[in-house]
Amino acid sequence: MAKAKKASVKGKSTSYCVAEEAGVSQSAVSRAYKPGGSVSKATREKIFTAAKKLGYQPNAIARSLISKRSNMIGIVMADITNPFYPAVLEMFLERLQAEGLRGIVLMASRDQQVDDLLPQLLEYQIDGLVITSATLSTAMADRCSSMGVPVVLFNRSIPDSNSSSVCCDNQGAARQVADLFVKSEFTRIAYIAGVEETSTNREREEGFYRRLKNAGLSADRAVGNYTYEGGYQAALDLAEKGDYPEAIFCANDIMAMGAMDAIRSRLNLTVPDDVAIVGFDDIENASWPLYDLTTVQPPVERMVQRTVDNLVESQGAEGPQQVTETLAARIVFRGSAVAPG
Amino acid sequence: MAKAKKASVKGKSTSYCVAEEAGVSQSAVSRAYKPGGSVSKATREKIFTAAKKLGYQPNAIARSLISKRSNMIGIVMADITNPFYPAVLEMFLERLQAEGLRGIVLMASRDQQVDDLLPQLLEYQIDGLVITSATLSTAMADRCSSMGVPVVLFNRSIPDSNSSSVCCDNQGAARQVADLFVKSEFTRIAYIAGVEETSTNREREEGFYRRLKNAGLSADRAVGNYTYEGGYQAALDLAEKGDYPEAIFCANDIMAMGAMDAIRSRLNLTVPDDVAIVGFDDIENASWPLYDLTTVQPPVERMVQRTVDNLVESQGAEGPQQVTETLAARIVFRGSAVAPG
DNA sequence: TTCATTATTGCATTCGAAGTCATTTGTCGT
DNA sequence: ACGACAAATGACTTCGAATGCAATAATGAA
Repeated sequence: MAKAKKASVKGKSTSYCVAEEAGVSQSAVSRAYKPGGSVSKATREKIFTAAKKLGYQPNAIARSLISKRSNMIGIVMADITNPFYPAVLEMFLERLQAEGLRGIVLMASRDQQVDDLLPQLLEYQIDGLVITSATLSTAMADRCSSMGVPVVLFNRSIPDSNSSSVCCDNQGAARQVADLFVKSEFTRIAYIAGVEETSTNREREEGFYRRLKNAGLSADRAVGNYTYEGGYQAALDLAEKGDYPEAIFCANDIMAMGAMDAIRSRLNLTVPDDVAIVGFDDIENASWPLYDLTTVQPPVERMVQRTVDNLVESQGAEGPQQVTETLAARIVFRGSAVAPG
Repeated sequence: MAKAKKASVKGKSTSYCVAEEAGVSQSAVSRAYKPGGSVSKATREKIFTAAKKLGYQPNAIARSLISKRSNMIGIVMADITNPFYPAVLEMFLERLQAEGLRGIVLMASRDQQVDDLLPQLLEYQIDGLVITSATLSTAMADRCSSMGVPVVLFNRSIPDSNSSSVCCDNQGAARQVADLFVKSEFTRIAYIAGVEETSTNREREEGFYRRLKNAGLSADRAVGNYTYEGGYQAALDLAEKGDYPEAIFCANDIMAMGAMDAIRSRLNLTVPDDVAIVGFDDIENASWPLYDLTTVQPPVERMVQRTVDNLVESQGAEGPQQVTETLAARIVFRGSAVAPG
């Protein structure tokens, strides 16, 4: 029985169609598309001509089934209101492109959702998983690991979890900010915290306070939950505790902007003369002239690169490659807090 | 020969493994997972128990191959620097979730890239394609159409292209803005344009100028290319043409913010008293107190809904369902331009 | 020219789930 | 208790590309 059929009305032609058109076997077509496949130059030419004529597209689904590699990487995102994350997502998709991988994105609003929705991603036999701005239950991490799906946490770390992680050195960066304040001889200092349970906030807070304490200083504190409104309100809250701080470290840029707006328009103080402000993330609008925000710049490009590298390396490997990488961040000096000396 | 194997080391168990464990056939397992499948309650129970024990996950890749529906929708995005688009992306992913579909996202920086990268998406047998903030060559649109992949353009339209589109009524909205300026009895009016070749800019510009012309007015013009810096510079450029405008309509919010910052900090004018400003998109930070931007709010939620609906409806259908939907937008009044009367 | 290599090629099988079809089991009515 | 009919089940084939293996053609060495 002839297996080959003419191109159907739907226009979806298969490798068999192409094989028939080119007068070769289906195997030849398959090999023609495989780099370094064993085909003569002449047949490869014939095949590509036939393929173009029929508008043939290899079927990635069929290929994935037999080769057991889907070339798809799952990306879990949340908190899209912080422009930092869309920017990160863009970089991920670009890097994945470059590696010949496709990104299949999952947005989760609540952490619980991640666990609920992840199975849907796993059904698609993804070759790896990146988790950003969200957490993964240990149970789920184990499940991924047992399915042979490597997981990399981006910018957060979960001790003992079955996953690698790539972070920026939150503690170190926060220490640099503390140093800056100390050297500037500020004594009334405050911290505006992000969402309290997140590892990023804990690390930034800890690094900051520790270094201040070493210098014999303490700091006021308000919580802004990583949102603009939160930062705005936190800046106002700080006013109720007596003399206003001379310097504020905000756990991210959005809150810093909220705080700055509140300080200028509601408290009628100036930045940086009355209050110095430092943020974290170096998002796009941190450089807008009205904000001109001095902030911590995580090495996002490299973090993304390392994350993708890690996933790619884990592909062939058998055992899980649990690695935690921490990359240094640096302060970008702009107008909202000036370098001392 | 026994086809079933014990769960492999990799932990990936198949429907055969489950079948063996439950003492039924593979067909039964498949049916157990299909809503309304013909299985008795008892066997379904047995199967699910076995499945849980083995950690079985149906393989979506295999299912897609035989059923010819991948349940994946391609989403092409660009211009992620405008926060409008991440917000749109999030909504899309959520709506698709709700329909049991997965989104596979492609970021393109240049328009050309879309044509280059799209074949990679098509290999994955996507069931549909959404194009946002980017354009698709007619050739590519035809190719999708011939492969039976429905395409919906989100917030842009390409006449004669083989695709549906869902837009907001850019012209109508621009007319409303013109009306607002006319009723406010402004006479010195300006328009800050986005990227000139985009359909959004053309429509907004045309609607705005037409209505002004009807009222016997004209308007100054500068180009901001849809960026903050562009808007900032454009606002300064307008100062060189004589008396500064009393009212400016910016083709998007980011430019409006740039313009506002330039007007306040460089030209020392006030908003809205010296200059009224209206933007377009109603992005998150438009409502930040310092901007408090009066702007056009497109019905994004409904646009996304209609786009997804369109794709879903096109699934079963044979012929292409070319539809162009235009949804009305409304002005959100805030402080940067007040309602007349 | 002849045999040993190496480069091409095709056949047949495989991946994992879904669906067709035929068979078996179960339920009722009489 | 028997036939009629519906529900439940399993054997087998299918989707489209990849690949091991065997067969063949091309090349080179002697």
